[in-house]
Amino acid sequence: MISLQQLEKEVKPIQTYYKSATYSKQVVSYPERDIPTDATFHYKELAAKKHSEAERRRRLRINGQYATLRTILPNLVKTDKASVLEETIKSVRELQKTVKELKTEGRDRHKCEFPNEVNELNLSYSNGDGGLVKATLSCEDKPGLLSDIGRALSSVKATVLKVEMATVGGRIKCELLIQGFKGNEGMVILKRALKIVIDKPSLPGNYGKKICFYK
Amino acid sequence: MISLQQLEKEVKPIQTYYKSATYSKQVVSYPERDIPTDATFHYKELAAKKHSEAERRRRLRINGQYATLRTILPNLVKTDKASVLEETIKSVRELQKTVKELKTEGRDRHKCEFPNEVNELNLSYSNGDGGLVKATLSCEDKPGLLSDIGRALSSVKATVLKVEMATVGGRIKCELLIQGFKGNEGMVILKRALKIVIDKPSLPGNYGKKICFYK
DNA sequence: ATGGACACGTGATGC
DNA sequence: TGCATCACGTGTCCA
Repeated sequence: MISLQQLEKEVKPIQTYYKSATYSKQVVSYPERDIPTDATFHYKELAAKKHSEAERRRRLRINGQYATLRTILPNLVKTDKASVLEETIKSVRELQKTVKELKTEGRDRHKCEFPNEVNELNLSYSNGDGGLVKATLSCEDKPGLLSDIGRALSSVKATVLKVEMATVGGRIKCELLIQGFKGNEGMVILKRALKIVIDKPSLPGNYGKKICFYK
Repeated sequence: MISLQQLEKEVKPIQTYYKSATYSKQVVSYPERDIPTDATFHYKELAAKKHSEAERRRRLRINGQYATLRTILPNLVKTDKASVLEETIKSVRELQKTVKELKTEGRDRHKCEFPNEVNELNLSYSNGDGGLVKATLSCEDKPGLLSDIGRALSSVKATVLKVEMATVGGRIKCELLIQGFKGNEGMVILKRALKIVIDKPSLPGNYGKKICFYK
């Protein structure tokens, strides 16, 4: 195989041709991709053509990726290359954040599902409207617990929107979404009542022991 | 305002200068961005410089975004432009899929947390090893339910690994992860025992009614 | 007419 | 050496 450099030396006199403005203009504007058959053909031109075509393939590949990105990106208004990249970056960051949140939310929920080892009682406003209150409590599972909680709630004329409960190892965790308080004094009364409920010792030979599923 | 075309005609003799290889080389390698003050200055060169600098800013913007992508993409081995785009596409698709899965999973979990309106009892092998069995049941909440379930479990010498419970509107949903069966006959016995438990009518003036939180 | 966006060919660099 | 990638300036089209 003969090298391009050697060939270049042999055809050096012709260099003036392909360095001329005419040739350059021709190649730059509308490159002839067919192999020329006349006497002006030489191997350096072939190398340049190979080079430009390789570059063209590279551009094609990259532009293909841009096209792909344009299809998979939602909310893409400007299809500009820079805009595509910008929107891509925004999307990736947003998605990463969302995934992180959803995963930790799942983990938190999972964590939240297990009762605390020590008795726990928390009341907090869930959000502003309607006086919604979220109550979270952990205590030993024992007979009459649910009815005691129910009585505590009705003592403040509260309505329960949602209840979630989990029992593990003889202990219980309960989340209540409550509404209908008459002012803040209701919360105080409810808190005292619930506190008594969860701290009330279970009877000897207690029910809680009996329903402990774990050996 | 004088047009660039007109200016070009006036300074045509100088075209040979900025089209020369020397100038071209100089500009390509280390372009002088300061406005030249000598006699070689002319407006077409200014226009070309403006154009090239605008193009340079565009490249800079795009390359900056590539750099950003390189920083936020995990598992990026080749920092190649095409590779960056490829990895980006893969990441976006993967993240979108993950988000979708996590959201539907959350929805499914949420659905699963609410007790069924009709009594329900399902036993299924959770996975192959250790004879793990998942039991799902929905029934009316009533006094002694948990202890009844506990007794049913101990009757087949089963150990509970995990319990999840939800109570809504006086009904209860319970998921048990159980192990320790002696063969399949244990499952049959357990299923019968649980069936009796969940179908057992609550006593008159029942406990279940009392603990119904909803008005 | 002016700036933005794009494709192109080319020289340079690294493996 | 050849091959791939990159930055650059330029010509061209469009709003």
